[in-house]
Amino acid sequence: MENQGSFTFSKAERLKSRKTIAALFRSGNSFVAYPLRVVWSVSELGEPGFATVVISVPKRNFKTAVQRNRLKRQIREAYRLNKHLFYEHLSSQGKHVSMMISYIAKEPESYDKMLEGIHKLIRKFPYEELK
RNA sequence: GCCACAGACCGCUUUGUCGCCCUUCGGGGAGGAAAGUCCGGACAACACAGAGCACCGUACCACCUAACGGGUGGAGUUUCCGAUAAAAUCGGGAGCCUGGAAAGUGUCGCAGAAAAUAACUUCCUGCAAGUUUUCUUGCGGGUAAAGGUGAAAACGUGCGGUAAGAGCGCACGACUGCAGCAGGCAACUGUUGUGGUGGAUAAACCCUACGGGUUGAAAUGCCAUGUAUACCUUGUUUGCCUCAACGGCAUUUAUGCUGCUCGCAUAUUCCCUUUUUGGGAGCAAGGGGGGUAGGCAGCGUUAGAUAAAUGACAAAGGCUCCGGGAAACCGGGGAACAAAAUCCGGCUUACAGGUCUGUGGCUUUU
Repeated sequence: MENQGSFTFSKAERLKSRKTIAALFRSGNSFVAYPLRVVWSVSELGEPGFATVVISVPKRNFKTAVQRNRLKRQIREAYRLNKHLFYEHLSSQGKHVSMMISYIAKEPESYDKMLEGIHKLIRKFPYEELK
């Protein structure tokens, strides 16, 4: 976890546990930063000041795997290049966050819209609730 | 050079910035369909005396193949085109779930008398009555030649024959069962003899032949985590030290630790009846069910992930479309179908644009 300050996005920062994801759906907090929707909760297990993230695109709106893969990769790039702004807030609170980012638009949007969504996400995140 | 058809192949390239997965630290990293999951295998687990029934699948022949419902070639059949005035015939293209309707059962709309043991109108005829040569009516019989209906009407044409008719008989022809001969590995074709004339439908039931144990990577094995246990099975033995209890030692059985041996660990306890046998509770192990639910192998092979890597952004070049221009060129736009999840052989479906080969046609030049 020594490179988390830079623009990497390795396995350690991906949310992989089925159990945690199920718990997110059951009791997570959520808000919308169009075209994205975020479900999150505080995690006691992870390293403080960082986050584990899963990105999803619903099959209902995008039928082919090629479309979904491209959207997921664009969201991932936008998050990867801007997550250091997010981490600044998290380390000031000393918490670790599990988070799911879903793409809720019906049509594929441009990469600029995704960037906008990620910035909105980081701005709107309710950091005061971490306490 | 252009167009059409058939077959094979390719599936934009390079650079920069920031990143991802695997790695033996050298390096490697989506497709022709990776797709649909429709067939066939490899492989794995479980099951398995033999035979029959049921169920499912396949269905002209030969070859290829690990195998196939796949491929190649051939046979049969239907249909279209060309040659010809037409038929026969010949050549070419396309289609065919292509075993059996002569084992049996069922079904066949409308029309038609009747759709499978055919008689409505005709035609011929017997009897009776009326009437009177030959007609009419009624009750019977014969007749599939004619009419009309239909997708289909009980082999076709001609002659004989007859009361009228009929494969009833004969000639020629069509189809077909059986037998022989010739050609072919075979399906089958040709031909001779002999028997027959039977509607369609098997994508209705059915019959025949051949094949099939079930499941399918969410299989399966292992490690970790970890718990209240219904129910079932097996084991819970014997002796010594000691007054006794506690405790200890040996032995036996079950299970685990490495497949075996040794060794070690856990349970080898209590109550009732008592001559013995036995019964009950507890404990241990296994089965079973519930709970927990992360990883490794499977998945090595020039990708090997596991909420799932193989990318994002930008620039240039090539391709192509639109507009402008005599041209060089300038400006703007577009780039398909679609992404591994154990592997392999096929099939099917989707696909912008391009390359090559062959065949046919048109045109230009020499």
